[in-house]
Amino acid sequence: MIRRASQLFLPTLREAPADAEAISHKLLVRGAFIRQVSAGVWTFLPLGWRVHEKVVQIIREEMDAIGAQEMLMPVLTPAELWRATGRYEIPEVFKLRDRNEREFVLPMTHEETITFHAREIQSYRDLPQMLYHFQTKERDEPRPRAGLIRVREFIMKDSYSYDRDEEGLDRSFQLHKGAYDRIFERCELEVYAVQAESGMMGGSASMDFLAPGDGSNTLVTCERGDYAADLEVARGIPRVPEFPASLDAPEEVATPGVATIEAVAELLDVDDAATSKAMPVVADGRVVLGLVRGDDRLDEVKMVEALGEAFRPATEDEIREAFGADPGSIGPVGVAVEVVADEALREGQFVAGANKSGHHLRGVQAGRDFEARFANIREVREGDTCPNCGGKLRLQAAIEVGHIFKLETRYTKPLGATFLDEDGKEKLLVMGSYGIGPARTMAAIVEQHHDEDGIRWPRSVAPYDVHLVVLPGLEERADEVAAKLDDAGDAVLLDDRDQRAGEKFADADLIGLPVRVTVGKKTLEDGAVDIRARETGTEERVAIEDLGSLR
RNA sequence: CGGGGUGUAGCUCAGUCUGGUUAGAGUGCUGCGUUUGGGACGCAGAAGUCGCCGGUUCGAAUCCGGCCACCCCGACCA
Repeated sequence: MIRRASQLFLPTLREAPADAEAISHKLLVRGAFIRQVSAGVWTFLPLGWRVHEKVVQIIREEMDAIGAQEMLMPVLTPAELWRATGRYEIPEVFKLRDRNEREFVLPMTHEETITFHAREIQSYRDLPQMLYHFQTKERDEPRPRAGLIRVREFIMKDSYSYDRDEEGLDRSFQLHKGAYDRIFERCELEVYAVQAESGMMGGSASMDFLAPGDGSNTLVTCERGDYAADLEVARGIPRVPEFPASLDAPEEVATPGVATIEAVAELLDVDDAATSKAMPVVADGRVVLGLVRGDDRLDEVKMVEALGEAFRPATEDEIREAFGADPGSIGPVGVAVEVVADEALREGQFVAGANKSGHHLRGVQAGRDFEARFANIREVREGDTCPNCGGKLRLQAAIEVGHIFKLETRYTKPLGATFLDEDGKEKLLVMGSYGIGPARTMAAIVEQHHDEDGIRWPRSVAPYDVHLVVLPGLEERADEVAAKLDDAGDAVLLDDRDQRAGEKFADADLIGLPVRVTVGKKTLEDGAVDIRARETGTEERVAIEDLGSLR
């Protein structure tokens, strides 16, 4: 196909909008791929929609390849389905009423609706089933940001599997994992599949697909490539502290006015990694002491996991009541509250608060001086060592481009989706759900494929194959070149606008098609064109008569 | 929801503190001419309810009050 730029709605911008921060946000807006309508609500302009649909088609092909069936479910959803699964109360759910006050949901995923249909599955003979659709999702996001990375409305490919049992679910899960790997590979996106939190989806296990880039997740990877995890569940091995000489029993030392770890470590002349930090919290009305090493931070997500429930920091009054001391002087020794200690504190003797204002204890040892439940509650830090190989761990921002869940019977139970198994017994369908965001994928690709001049689209998702730049007076030769490329099957963007060469080249760099062909006055002399690769900037001269597909 | 910031031409911004001709610049846009392989130049021109509502004042983009929108940080979250 041949598309003339002079007839396209292609309002490229010389400058990025003032409020853009992320690179993908700036370049996609400048290149006329997208425009913002409202906070977190975006229009795909013609060029951007072509990219989106390229990504969609790749996803579609890989989903079909694992035997999934495409369908389409509505956005408007009766609230009763969401009430049944208990998700109606989630604050991020968009809710509305019709003229008769009937309640509806604009869903963020379609578990309820698909399971409504799955009730038509009657027999084990009809299993397994894998169904998917591409549909608009709504999310009352508290803080949209960064262009396409965090939005309130977006199109998602979500698929759902139903199996007889755990084994079948595992098979469906692995099929999706494989399909996702192939999808991101075809998009030339560097992605790490990591174990993740299931959040509001529920279920037993989930895997996140994180693409390094300006996103809201933090990816932890080992320099040797054998470990990758989301920061919220990552395990790292902290450095070994320099312990002072061991003591037979804790020894109280006066630390007047000293409340921070740095100050304690300096006053007592010990490694801050040989101290402990007490983080008193209140969960379900009771005080619990979270204990991490002095140089570590308490990871709130892991703490919730360890406690099995949400918590909040204790107030100063609650601290004084439970520990009988000021917040800067509390510790695990001789207290009545439950102590949840980080694994890093299992071995060795540490400095801890004495539960006596202005005093600390040296030589405090877990098991001997206090009892604690050990858990992984520290936040992984840059420079920790890898739990697999001892290599250095690295932290980087990443975009979550896909997330797959083993939901088990989380939705089939409340919605009563059952089947009759071979043994004649009625059983609950075992379910999985698998999401991927084409727009986020698109943004992540830009994060990973760009330079100072603009985007460098991978061939697989580029909106057109060839950017054909025509310089004045060469219109007919350009038409000839375009026709030739079109015959060879390439999609051609023909820049026939009445602009200067410099502007056309700058726009070509910004828009970022993989190949640029220039028809200029030199062509009149030798009948050849310049072919330039966007990725490498290398240029070669090829006679028009020798031109074939440049894909 | 808490903290901070910004709303003036399509875009990027000055002007607001210290109220006072007809509200400005760059870029973009229109026309004419010269140019034409990396965002050219000249001339002429179009374009703004100064976010909205109210108040103070002889007079408000500017001061006061309220509201709205957008951005950033945090909380939350995929």
